[in-house]
Amino acid sequence: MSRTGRPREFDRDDAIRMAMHLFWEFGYEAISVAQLQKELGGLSAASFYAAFGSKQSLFEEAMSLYMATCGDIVAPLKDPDVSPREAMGKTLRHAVEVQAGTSHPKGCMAVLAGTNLSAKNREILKMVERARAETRDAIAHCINRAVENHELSKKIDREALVVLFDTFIKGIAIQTRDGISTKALLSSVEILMMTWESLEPGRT
Amino acid sequence: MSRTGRPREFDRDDAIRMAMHLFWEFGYEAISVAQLQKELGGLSAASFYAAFGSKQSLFEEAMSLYMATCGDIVAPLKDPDVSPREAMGKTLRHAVEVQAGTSHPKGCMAVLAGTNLSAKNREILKMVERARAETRDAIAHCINRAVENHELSKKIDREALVVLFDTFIKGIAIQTRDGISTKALLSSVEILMMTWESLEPGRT
DNA sequence: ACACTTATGGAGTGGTCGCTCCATAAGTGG
DNA sequence: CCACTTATGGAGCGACCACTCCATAAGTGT
Repeated sequence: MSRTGRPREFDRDDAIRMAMHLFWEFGYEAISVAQLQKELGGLSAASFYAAFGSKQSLFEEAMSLYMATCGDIVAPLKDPDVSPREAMGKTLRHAVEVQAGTSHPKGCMAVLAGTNLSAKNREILKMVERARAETRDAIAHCINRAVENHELSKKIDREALVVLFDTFIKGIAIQTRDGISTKALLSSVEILMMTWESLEPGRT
Repeated sequence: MSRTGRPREFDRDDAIRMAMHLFWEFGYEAISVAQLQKELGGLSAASFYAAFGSKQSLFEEAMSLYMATCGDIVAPLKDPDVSPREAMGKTLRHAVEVQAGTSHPKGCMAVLAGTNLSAKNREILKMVERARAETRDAIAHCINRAVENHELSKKIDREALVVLFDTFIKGIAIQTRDGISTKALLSSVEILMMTWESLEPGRT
């Protein structure tokens, strides 16, 4: 059954992609609905609200798109066919490459888009916190797998190791914003991954 | 010579300290002048602008206060009487303890207060970027000193090591906001500092 | 041709934004 | 007591905030 009613004059998915970029670059509150209307193709306010409901629910859709695309750098961590160590290295390098990429704003949307929120936008805060927790959980899953597979010593402090990698990943967002080069970040990833080797069984 | 004119009815320094906390917690744009007036002791708009000039210059003073107090965690890095390795460990642990502290908002003001800015507030962006650069420069100074003192191998990629520690430090801000415990963060610092040992001369 | 559904442009909502003006208050030195 | 200086409360500025209303346009099925 085909849709009835007057057809929409813009591509809704394209608009969400553009909105994602704007929220990503400026953050939720710093980009106004008027600017969104303009950048999304010169929509009228009526069209905007008919299509997306509210600024908040547009953000929700943009955040979902982000997690489904750029946010999937943690995918290797959950892939049982990749060794935990290789998965972690891959994810860290991916994180650098995606966040330093030039086809979109720098940094991680989950870290940057909902940082400065006034009290009325608690819902947005919850959304980005949930997104950041996904990364943390994926890292924890990877570390657990490594210990269970005897690829990391049983003596290690799992939580500390998770926090180490997670903290580094989240710091990348700030670093790419500050202009730190992809090359330097990738080199620092290599040093960080040496830590993994030093925690392999029978090393200490 | 004593000041003339009607005396101010509030303590300007106290007010700046409170403003620092508010900017730190919510970010520059998310805290309004009306809220600042209220929290700074119920000032009228006239009093606010007479005392501070503008929202932007109040932020500037708050940022200076932050750098002079909480931001001085990098002090050990510049202290020639502390070994580079000890200085780095100290700074990392300090960073965790300060940012997870309970007498003020969580995280690092330089990372968190100027993240989501609309185009008109470029000046604020520059201020926080400058503050973040100070940390990076202090780390670089420490690493250089370590290499020159033969406390780190000459073969290391200095820039990569600087970026490693700097990225971790900046990630702490996000982690404390997400409720990661001081204990877990301190443990991850210990693992990170093991990296330093592995790069000491004659280790590879 | 007609009802039905959905999208659109334009005008306008109350509220908040950072900031200013002005008369008055409360201190100082002569 | 009187100038002089600075601070204060209150009223109000234009601009923007997210959002809504409504008449009309542009498709559908019958």
